Order: sequence, then C-alpha cells, then structure tokens
Amino acid sequence: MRYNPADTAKTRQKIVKGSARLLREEGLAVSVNDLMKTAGLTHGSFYLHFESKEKLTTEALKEISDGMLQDLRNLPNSDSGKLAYFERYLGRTHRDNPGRGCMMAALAPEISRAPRFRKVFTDHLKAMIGQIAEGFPWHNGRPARSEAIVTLSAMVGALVLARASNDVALSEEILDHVKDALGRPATGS
Amino acid sequence: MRYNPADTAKTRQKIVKGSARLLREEGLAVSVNDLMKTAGLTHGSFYLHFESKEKLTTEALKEISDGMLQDLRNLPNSDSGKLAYFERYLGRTHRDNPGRGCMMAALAPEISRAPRFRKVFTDHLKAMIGQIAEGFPWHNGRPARSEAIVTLSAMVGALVLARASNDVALSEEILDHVKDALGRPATGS
DNA sequence: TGTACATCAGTGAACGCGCGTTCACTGATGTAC
DNA sequence: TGTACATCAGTGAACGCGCGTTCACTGATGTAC
Repeated sequence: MRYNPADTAKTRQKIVKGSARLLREEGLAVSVNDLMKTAGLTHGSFYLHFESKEKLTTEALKEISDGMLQDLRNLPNSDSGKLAYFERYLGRTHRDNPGRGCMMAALAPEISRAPRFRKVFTDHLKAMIGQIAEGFPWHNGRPARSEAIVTLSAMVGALVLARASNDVALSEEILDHVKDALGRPATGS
Repeated sequence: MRYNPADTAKTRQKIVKGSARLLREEGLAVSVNDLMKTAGLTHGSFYLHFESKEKLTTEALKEISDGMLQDLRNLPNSDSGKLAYFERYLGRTHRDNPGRGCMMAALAPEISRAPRFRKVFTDHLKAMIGQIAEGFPWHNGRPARSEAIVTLSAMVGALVLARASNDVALSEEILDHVKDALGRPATGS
C-alpha cells in the first residue's frame, strides 16, 4: 500500500469519504483524530494528505454536495420521481442516518457561524434549488424555482425538527404531515 | 451588589439572559468564560450560580423557549396576526439577529447530537406547534395542527437556509418566496 | 536471484492552547456592640 | 456614630484534558546493481 501514487490517492479518498459521513454525524467540531479513524489511520499522517483540517472539511463538504446532487439526478423527471424524492428525504431511514443524508439539514446552522464554509454551502444550495426546479415537473402555474425553494425549505425544516425531537410520535408526525402537504397539488393548480 | 439575596438572583438572571443570547449566536460549544462575560463577570464565579455548564445551558434554553412563546401569544388570533408573524420570522432583522430569535433555527442540529438537551427542545417544539395551531386561524379545511406543523417546518427551513447562504440575493429570495407561499391560502381553502 | 540502499506513508510523543472545573484569596458590604 | 469582625460574590491562577499541528522515527516497499 506504499510507494504507489494510486494507493496514496485511494487513502486520501477514503479519508474524504469517511469525513463526509462523520462531519454530518458529529458536526464541524469533530476531531482530526476521529476523522482519520474512519480510514483506519491515526492523526499523525493527516498532514501527509491535507494542508489543514479546514481544507479537508471544505473538500468533504464538496464530496457531500456531489453525492446529494447525483442522487437527485438519478430520479426521473416525473411526478412519481418527485414523490419518491419526498418519501426518501422525509423517511425514517434518512432521519436516522444523517451521515449519509442532507448536508443542509445536518450542518446549516454551524456553517452560518463558520465563514470559511459558507461559500461551498451556498454553491451547494444553489445547485440543489436548480436541480429540484428543473429535475421535477412543477405544473402548478407558479415559477418552478419558487416552488423548489418553498419545497426545499419545508423538507429541510421538517427533517431538522424531526431529528431534534426525542418524542418518536412527534417526530414521525412532522415527517408525515410535511410529506402529505408536499404530495398534494399546490395552490393554483 | 453583595451580601444581598435579591442582587445575587439578579446577577444569576443576567447570566441566564446573556447565555440565552450567546448560545443562539455562537452555538452550544460557546465557552463558560464567554457566557460569564455577557454579565460582565469572569469564569471564576460561574459555579457560585450554577452546578455545571450543562445546567446553565438547559436553563437558558428554557428561558429562550419562554420568550419565543410569549412573543407568539402577544400576536392577535387573526389572519393579520398570523401574517405579521410570518413577516417577522422571515424578515431580515430575524435573519441577522439569531441571538434574539428562533431557538430551533439556531440550534436544532446541534441539539440532535446532544441527548442532554433534547427534552427541553422537544417541550419547546410541542409548545410552539400547539400555540401556532391554536393562536392563529387555520380555516383551510385541514386540521390546524397539521397546518401548523407544515408552516413551522417551512419557516424554520427557510431561515436556516437564508442564514447559511453567503449570497444576499439568494438569501432574500428564499425568505420572500416562503413568505409569499405561507401568505397565500393553502390547498383546500 | 540476492543484497544493500532509498523512499515515504504511517506512528505516536510532544508543542501550545483553550476548555470546564476547582480553589485560595480579595475586598466591599453588612452586623455586633 | 465608630470600630472590629463576619460574610460571601467575585477574581485569577491552576488542574487535567483534548484539540490542531509538528516532528523524529519506523518499517514495508521499491530500486540499484
């Protein structure tokens, strides 16, 4: 596994992917040591791969963004594709696995307070709004972009609240009500 | 200011109120020293007033909850009261002053990861849903509670995204589109 | 093919720093007389 | 009213700890011949 550029790149990618998961699970304050453990390494070799924790975090956030956008693009541009997206986003699996889920729901408030990461977040947010607006049908007589923004806001808010609630019934009530509301045709249709 | 129980209680309350602001501005990881500075004190006297940082945090979260609920109750139970609430919640002032604003938008993801604070959060969430459902008219042919949950989700999500965006135009686009969507009568009315 | 050497990803001790918490001390306020 | 003493909110140094980062060292892999 040494003295081979391809293996070094593979290790680096392992750290990025592990960090993409752990950052969403634990927040931006997770330690370098814990991030390295996701690749089976210790903190000592961190700086062989990255200039700083900030640089890795930025790269991991981009990795998350790419994954989320790819997931979205894989859905068909149809009502059923759109509903499948709502179902998945507001499902128990997503709620209980932040490490594999939405970056915005997991990290937005922390990123608000960390100027260094607001650019990569904003790029992601723009891309998500664009993809939701253009990747699904919005035949409700309103601009697709506006519909996408309102829909995304409701989804992120619902997930954030459902995750923070320690009352399972309330948590699922939130997910289900928002799922229902997004599933029915909006005003003007 | 010493040797007087009333003054001691006043100092304690000053710390709680300052913490209620700073926790929303900086997050749950803000230091005891910084929390004490909000009352013009140093970290050394912290334990004269509180058992631990966790106890103060819990008390400050309750303080925030009380304030938010009182603000809500002060609005009239009418369409204009409801619209005024949306306007204020999704306004620039609220976006730019998290220290005086919504606890859920400022802290929900961090609280998801901090089991100790999930109960006080859940109590707050339940009270907010109840107050929004009962304190405003929801004459749309759907259960008020369901409408309240969907509305609150969209508000929290929009504020969280608007705050994290470093693009002012996008930030205001989000606030304005969600404000518009909540302002128009929902499906079924 | 076998041996000596060079390479470099990875390790773990150590750095300065800030954290939550503890504690000996200070000094202004209130009480005793 | 004045003086000696008791009280206790507040201070700042110090504690052990974990953080991000640095660095001397290790040892398996690849190269030279």
